[in-house]
Amino acid sequence: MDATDPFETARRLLGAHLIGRAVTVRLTEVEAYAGERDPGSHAFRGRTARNEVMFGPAGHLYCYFSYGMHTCCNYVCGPDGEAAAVLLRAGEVIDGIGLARERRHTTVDRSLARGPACLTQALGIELSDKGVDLHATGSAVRVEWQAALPSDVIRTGPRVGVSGAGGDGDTYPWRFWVDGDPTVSAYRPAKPRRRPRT
DNA sequence: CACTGGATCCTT
DNA sequence: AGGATCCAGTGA
Repeated sequence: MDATDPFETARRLLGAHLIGRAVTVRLTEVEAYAGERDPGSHAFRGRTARNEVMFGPAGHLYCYFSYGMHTCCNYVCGPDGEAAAVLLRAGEVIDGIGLARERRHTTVDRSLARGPACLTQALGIELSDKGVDLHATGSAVRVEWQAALPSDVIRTGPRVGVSGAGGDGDTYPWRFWVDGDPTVSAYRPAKPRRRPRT
């Protein structure tokens, strides 16, 4: 499909299948990142070695390492040359659940892929998977589109953990999730950069 | 080169 | 509320 617009792509990714290393999830929560004009995006300050994949063609995987221990991943959107992407935040494990439990060291099934770093770990995705083509048959990580979800089951809200440059917090409703789904991650407000003086 | 902060998660 | 823990961006 045409993955030019990160917002439309985010909606289409809900319900789609993300296939990792012997584990598959049905995506239930994502966030859109608009690229160089978006203060919350890794591409806000332009092209670098790390975010180069975001500037490439749509349908590739952008992953990054965070907080010393976590890897998260994104679906890169187009057009080629623009750094839009969709952060894959949560999903329901629909295949390989035993392996997912081992990787996550938990038996709470709703939490196996609840949160972007958990999702990545459950699927066995590594930082070195950055750049793989998510629609090529031989790739270690793939996306299979499903029927678009009706708009009335898609809810939107502010993004998690993103502190916008224009002030305190991110006010754009660029987070999308499946209404009522137990695998959607808990909302946490962005941490302020500096401790606010009370 | 050194310094700093992060699209998080888990435990207290 | 805080700690784990390392990569990448920034500035000298």
